[in-house]
Amino acid sequence: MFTSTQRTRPYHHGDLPAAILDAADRQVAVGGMEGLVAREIARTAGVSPAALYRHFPDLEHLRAATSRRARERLAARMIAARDAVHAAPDPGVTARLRFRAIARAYLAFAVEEPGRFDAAFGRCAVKTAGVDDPDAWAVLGETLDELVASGLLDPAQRAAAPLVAWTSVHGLAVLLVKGAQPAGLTPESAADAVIAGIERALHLATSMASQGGSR
Amino acid sequence: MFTSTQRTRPYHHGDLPAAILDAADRQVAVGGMEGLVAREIARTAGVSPAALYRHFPDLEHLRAATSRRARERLAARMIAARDAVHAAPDPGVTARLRFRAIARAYLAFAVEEPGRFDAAFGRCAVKTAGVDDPDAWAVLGETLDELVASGLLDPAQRAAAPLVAWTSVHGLAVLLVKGAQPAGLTPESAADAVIAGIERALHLATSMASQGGSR
DNA sequence: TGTACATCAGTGAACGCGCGTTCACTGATGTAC
DNA sequence: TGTACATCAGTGAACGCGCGTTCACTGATGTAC
Repeated sequence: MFTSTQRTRPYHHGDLPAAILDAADRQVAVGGMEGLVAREIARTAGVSPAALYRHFPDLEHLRAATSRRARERLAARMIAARDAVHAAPDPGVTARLRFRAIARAYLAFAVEEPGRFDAAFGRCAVKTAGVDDPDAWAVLGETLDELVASGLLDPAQRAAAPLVAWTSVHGLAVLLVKGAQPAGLTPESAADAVIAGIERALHLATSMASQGGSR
Repeated sequence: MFTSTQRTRPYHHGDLPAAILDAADRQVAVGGMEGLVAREIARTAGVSPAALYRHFPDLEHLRAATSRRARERLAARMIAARDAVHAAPDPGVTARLRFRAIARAYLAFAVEEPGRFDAAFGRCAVKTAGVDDPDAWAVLGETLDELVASGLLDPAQRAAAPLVAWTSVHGLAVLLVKGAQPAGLTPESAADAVIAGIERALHLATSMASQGGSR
């Protein structure tokens, strides 16, 4: 199991910024971005409301930081799933299983943590400085590079591939979070259908198409 | 141009339910579901806040009705785009162009009316009675049926096809609304890439794959 | 080692605000006779 | 045709609430000498 960031310095009590972010993270986990409320964060962190303003200029910046943290959690989960796939003799098999693993991790995150999923992609009026670490988009890119390296993905398809893959998986995630998948399909079979569709869209070789359909 | 519903009775002034929904619709067009505020709707409709409660039990039901209206607008736009494609001699060509047309209409709606797009799919705590009319999902289904009838879509793919198509298009729509498409891609080229991907995912014949890429 | 002082994280009370909703009411409309 | 009455859409003022944010303050911490 991974946590999204490792702090090198010991957690010496009084690290209020971290406590605030933790409280905010737990809060969006329950109620999505909508459920992020300044006074309640202060309450959870055991601090007066005004203390927040010592570390964040306003709620909008705290929202942005919390959104990023949610995305980083998602990315960490994708990385963990990818790394749980052990290298097979055939690098193509490995690359393909890793691709499927990150797609399923993305969907699992959305379904199991709808509040954080909402926070990860919800509207933010403000941008955080710096970049996500880890970054889900980068994880996808690395996995696609592995597919190219193993010869399964045509380099000519590489440029559009992240778009094709991400839109499908994200679209399905949204559908599943709304609990609105079409009648007669389980989330698992929907995931199978969409992932198979992506592999066809990417022109991956079909020899393994029916393998690894279950988790 | 279509409007989502036709009222048979003359609009005799005092049809407040319709005026409320119109005001709500204009309000979400500006600020998304977040921007839907009871008192402002009353203001826009030229009525006291309490008057709303004569026609809707609470704001949540009004939200649900407004969400549905936004989805119906989307569906109407898809239908208009589909019907603007005139029948070609080859029914397969027609079906394919119509499929592309509804996909592009969906994306155009999201980009041009982000507020209504948000409202269409935003969280609602409550369900409206009855079904969308017109219904975007049904429009997609009809178009896929046309692809099957013309022989372009394998009937065996028909069951999973709406899921594959919708998830991709919706995912891209979300990405475009956030203004977050990957560097170096215009919305149009992103749409081309994703629609081409869907056609490959659906195993449509490739003879026309490079045709109709522009609007 | 001990004192004076600057720094600044956190307090607690209060602010003004706009919200959704309620309530007793008014006044127009339509129907019964 | 005219009057009495029921209905009910809409009024206007008020409610209690929780929100984000502010402000003068307190009190602990760390540094200079």
